[in-house]
Amino acid sequence: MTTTVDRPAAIRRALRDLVAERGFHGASMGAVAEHAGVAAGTAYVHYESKEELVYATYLEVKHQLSDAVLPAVDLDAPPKERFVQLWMAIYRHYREEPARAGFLAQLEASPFYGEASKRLEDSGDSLIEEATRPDLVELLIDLPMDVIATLTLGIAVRLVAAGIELSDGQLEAVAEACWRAVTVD
Amino acid sequence: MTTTVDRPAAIRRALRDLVAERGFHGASMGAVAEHAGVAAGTAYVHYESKEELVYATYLEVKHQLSDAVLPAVDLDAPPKERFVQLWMAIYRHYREEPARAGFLAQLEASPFYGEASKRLEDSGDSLIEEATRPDLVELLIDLPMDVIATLTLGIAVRLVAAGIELSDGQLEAVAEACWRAVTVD
DNA sequence: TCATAATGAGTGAACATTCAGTCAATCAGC
DNA sequence: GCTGATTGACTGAATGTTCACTCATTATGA
Repeated sequence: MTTTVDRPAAIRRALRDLVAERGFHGASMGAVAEHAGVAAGTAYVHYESKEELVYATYLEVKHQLSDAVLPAVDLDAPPKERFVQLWMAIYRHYREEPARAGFLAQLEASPFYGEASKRLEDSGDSLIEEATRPDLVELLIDLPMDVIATLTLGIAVRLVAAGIELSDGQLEAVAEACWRAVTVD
Repeated sequence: MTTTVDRPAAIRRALRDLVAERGFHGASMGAVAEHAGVAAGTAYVHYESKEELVYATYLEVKHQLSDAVLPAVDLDAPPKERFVQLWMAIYRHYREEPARAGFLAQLEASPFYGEASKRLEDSGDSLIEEATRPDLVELLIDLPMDVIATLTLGIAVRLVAAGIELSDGQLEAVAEACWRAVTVD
């Protein structure tokens, strides 16, 4: 059995964990390499620069979210149920992997974000389009999609990143609150 | 007329602007000093370290918010109106000074936040308690105050920090959405 | 006159990045 | 199947730069 390690993945994971724990200024390439158990130069075999590593890590984290969340949503359920399922699945995904939430929250507030979201678009991340659908979208109030996302899914990331702990009941209450925010009856 | 400059204020402002524009890793003390029009050592006359400067800047930005927002809220208005006034005043304050929103959004996602919010508490920032009041609080759903804040006031900071532009009508729609989120009829 | 503010060259540490060289795995010719 | 050449991931010491911070000196204002 060959136990070849996926070093690029180890390096991305090290960056993600260090940024979540210490911030971008505390995640030097030296620290990242050490945390990943590789030599200082190894990251540069796989990534042109620290910035490229940051973008690659962002794409990975976002795709991991999509991969984990989509199967948890019953696409045949009625819109509101589907929304709550989606919101809860996102929250739970991040709660299980808080470093992903911490990394994301910091990157999305940073100047990296512009370029990062451009690359995410190019890479064809599909979470929102696939999980929402016209029957859900037609219930939403008339606001740009990024505002809707800030009012709903963005909340999940930030609650985990802030380390706020919630019971299952409170969780569902927040999911419902987000739904109330973006719909009117 | 003595035109003595408030250099500590110029230094805080320079840090705030540079962090908003380039992130914490792009706001070196050298750049901050240059941006403030002072020598490299001057910041250290007034602040023990970069970290202390960061905290002082955070407190200033938060207090500037309180000072600007409180007079804009009619404390005798009914709860929902008061909430919408508060939300809009916060949004407008940040929109006029986007660097404050950018700085705050990044700091609040960073590892500085724990210590920063501790210091804010010690400094007695009063915005939320003064502007909310029991008659408003009793209408809110039963969730921790930090969750309520994330669902409402946090949205304003992030919309400005993300550079999302909204018409007055859309703005009011977002304020109403936040109110719907944290209340039930 | 004196205390305090401001300066800016200087300091060592830490930074991102480079690169000559090691090594295991794959491949080509026999 | 065996041998030497080729490859590309990996290493870690070295590079030049930038960093946060210091301090002897000078300027300022009361």
